[in-house]
Amino acid sequence: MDAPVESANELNRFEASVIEFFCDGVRLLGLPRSIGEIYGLLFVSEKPLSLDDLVAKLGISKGSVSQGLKMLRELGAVIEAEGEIPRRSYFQPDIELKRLVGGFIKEQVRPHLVSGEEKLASLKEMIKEIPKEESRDFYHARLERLGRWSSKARLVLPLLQKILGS
Amino acid sequence: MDAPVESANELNRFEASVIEFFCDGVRLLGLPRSIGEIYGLLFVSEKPLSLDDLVAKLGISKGSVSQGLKMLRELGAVIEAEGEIPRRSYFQPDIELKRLVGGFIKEQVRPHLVSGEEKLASLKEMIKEIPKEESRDFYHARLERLGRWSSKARLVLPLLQKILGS
DNA sequence: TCGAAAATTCATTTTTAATTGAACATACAT
DNA sequence: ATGTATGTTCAATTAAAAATGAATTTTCGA
Repeated sequence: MDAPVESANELNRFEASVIEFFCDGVRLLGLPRSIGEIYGLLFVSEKPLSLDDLVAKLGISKGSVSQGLKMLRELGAVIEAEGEIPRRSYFQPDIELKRLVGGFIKEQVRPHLVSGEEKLASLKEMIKEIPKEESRDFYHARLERLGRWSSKARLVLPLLQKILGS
Repeated sequence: MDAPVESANELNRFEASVIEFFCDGVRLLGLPRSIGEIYGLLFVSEKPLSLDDLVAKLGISKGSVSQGLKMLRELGAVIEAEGEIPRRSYFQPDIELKRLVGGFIKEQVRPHLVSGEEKLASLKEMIKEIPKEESRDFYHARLERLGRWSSKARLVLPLLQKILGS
């Protein structure tokens, strides 16, 4: 019976630093800290971890981990895997930048882009009801500009994914 | 003496909608709502506006507008302009997507990228002190991966700016 | 089909970020 | 130099976002 070299439920200094690194990273993306903690720990772990493993090692609530894993799965940043105990879900990170970025664009960026275009369309409708022609022309020009921004974004996103996939 | 068609200190429906549009936009970038309000109002205004104009029309505090303008100037999203009353600063938006994105990358993205690379370097140092060789190899592989992500980011940012400038 | 383990949900609490506004600083005309 | 208009700062407040954890639902093995 050998004593474990390292407690199952405490982070070593290196793990903690890597997790901190990811926390900084996800904040830049506007995602909650817990997402960075969960992905970070999975990223430095050799074996897949269960929800309870994550709760124990990170010292955060089961609710946070459950919600965090849900979002990470939706983003495609985390995938299910086989683990020690049956009838329990285990997770490991997807570490392909291409897919991480793809998932982020699909889940977080595109929906905003789409709803933005809808709002833009409704703004164009509003213009028609403006009496003063001079103002109408100015507003029209500004909305045209927004439309071009949106087109550029639509052009850039797939290009970005292509570049990252190389 | 003609009555103004529209009060100097109240937003019309169209202006309010455009501002809301920009508020949604800046939230995606992780910037405070007030930034979206200020830039949005400048964007729908035919003439440059002063700090007091913005306070009056947006109904937010002088402090917020002052800080917001400061950040927008640093981002290069807003530039100073001539206005009606002397001895008062007026502002207008820079509406070139190229420069907006450039400013955002320079001020908000690059600093994070740089500090991330510094942290990565210090993580690489930490690895050396890990006794178990097996783990050291695994950790090393993971940090290599992070390094490649960082390189990709460095490659993509200038490319992005180039594409948007066309 | 029952029971217990596993996972999720969501109202409440806690934490973090943004806004406020009064005090302070600056610039400028007289 | 002095007074006034303009603009900034930052401690205190308010608002928004995230985390918690008890209650609930789901999932399987027996």
